[in-house]
Amino acid sequence: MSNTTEGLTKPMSTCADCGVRERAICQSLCDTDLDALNRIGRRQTIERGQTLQWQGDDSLLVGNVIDGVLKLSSTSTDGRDQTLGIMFASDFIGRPFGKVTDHSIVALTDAKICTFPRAAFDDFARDHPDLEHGLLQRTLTELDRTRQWMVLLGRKSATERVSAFLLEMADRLADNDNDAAPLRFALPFGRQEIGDLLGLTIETVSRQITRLREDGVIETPDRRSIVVLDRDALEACAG
Amino acid sequence: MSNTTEGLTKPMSTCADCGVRERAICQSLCDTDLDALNRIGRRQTIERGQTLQWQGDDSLLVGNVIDGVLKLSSTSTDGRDQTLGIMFASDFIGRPFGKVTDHSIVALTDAKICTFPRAAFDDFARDHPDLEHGLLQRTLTELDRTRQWMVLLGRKSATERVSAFLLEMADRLADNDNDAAPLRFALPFGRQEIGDLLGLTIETVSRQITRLREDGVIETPDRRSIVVLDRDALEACAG
DNA sequence: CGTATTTTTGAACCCTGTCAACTATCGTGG
DNA sequence: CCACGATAGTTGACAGGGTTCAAAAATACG
Repeated sequence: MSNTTEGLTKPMSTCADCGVRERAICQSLCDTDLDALNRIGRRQTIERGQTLQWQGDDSLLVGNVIDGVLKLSSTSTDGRDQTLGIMFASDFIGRPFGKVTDHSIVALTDAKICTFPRAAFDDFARDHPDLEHGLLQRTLTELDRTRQWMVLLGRKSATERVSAFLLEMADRLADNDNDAAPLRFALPFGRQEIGDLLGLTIETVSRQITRLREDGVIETPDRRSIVVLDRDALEACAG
Repeated sequence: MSNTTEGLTKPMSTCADCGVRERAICQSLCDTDLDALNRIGRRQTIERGQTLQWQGDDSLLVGNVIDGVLKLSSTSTDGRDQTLGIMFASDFIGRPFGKVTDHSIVALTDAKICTFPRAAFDDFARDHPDLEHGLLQRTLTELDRTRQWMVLLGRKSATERVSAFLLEMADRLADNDNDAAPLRFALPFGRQEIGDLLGLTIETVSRQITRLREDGVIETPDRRSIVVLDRDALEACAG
């Protein structure tokens, strides 16, 4: 169906044309419920580098990532930073059913998100078991992923961490229309951000990437691009 | 009410006398629903050291911890072990709504648990939104806790890790009937298990504990007991 | 009381962090 | 289009915290 109401711009975008309509938690809702949810939310764009939510702040917002990449991060009093997770399109962000969020949410790229006041969302979710079920599924998956990351942080060497990181990014970011072609992707991270993610310093990350390049495992066409030349070798490095 | 059917032992214990009845996810269920849930579950005891679920196995069981302490752990191919979480009485274990569990569940002490076949539990939960809500709350809390632990694994020194660990155990295990009295508790862990939890070797853990004792921050009456003499100092060490 | 297990202690080593300097890249304005 | 400064990334030297390997000490267990 083409959009016949073109020109009649509404204050809030409709869910119908939402890029993540079929993948975000909203997928479980019928049109009526979706409309009701839409009425308590709003779309917003945030710029790269902008902080959506500060660590320790009251949890006032939750929402869906429509486009772009965000990170969750925790900074200790002395300035050490640890990234806790990366959120992509269709992922759910924020802490429902809780007063505070003890991590920051920062945009790594320009991003589009669809946000809801937490209290209103909580109420809505309580009335819609299918939505809560979707949220539970997502939370369980995120917990699985986070636990996997703990193994990396607790037990892996710098080489293993960087290799595992590149492999995960290859899976999540590469547009592998062709299996035979070398994996190529643009990281939404600078070196420091990779370090924060892997629990390493920027220098160590840089050295590991240099070494992988010198060994012919990857290429780095520009600062943020990676081409995986030898996936097997990379997997071997990831342990 | 006293138990008037004493002697008529049923094959399955009732929920009425369950020690975690008010704290586990079952708390949201009315008597009728509780009875229905009870009918698909069973109580079992497991011995210290026993593995309830192996990493990579099909997720066939979920359940509540009634008594004792269990750990979730992940072992990489080369034998390195990382503990992913510690489960106490009233905690929920297992991976509902998913085919596999990619961590092991091991009893650190003799334990009592109340288990359900996963598929049957999943179905039951889908029909009981309040139960799913409780499960969601728990999962969100566990995710918060796990993310906090990531900071420890990614960014903290050995001293900070051991101190933070002892403080958390003090909060979870000490029977502090008296605020002024020094915190005292018995760890359900050996040194190796502490290492697996903190991403350190057994030797490093041992040295850190020795140092804390020499500095007069703690005492170690026996292998597994800890007395916190100077909580402020311990908090300072934890960063 | 002897053996197995756990914990502690010691010494050498090495990976990663730290500090510093250098290089490359990006963006801006002349 | 180039010059310039600002930002990001790389490289080198060095030190230190934690691991590794080895052995002794303490504790648990039969």
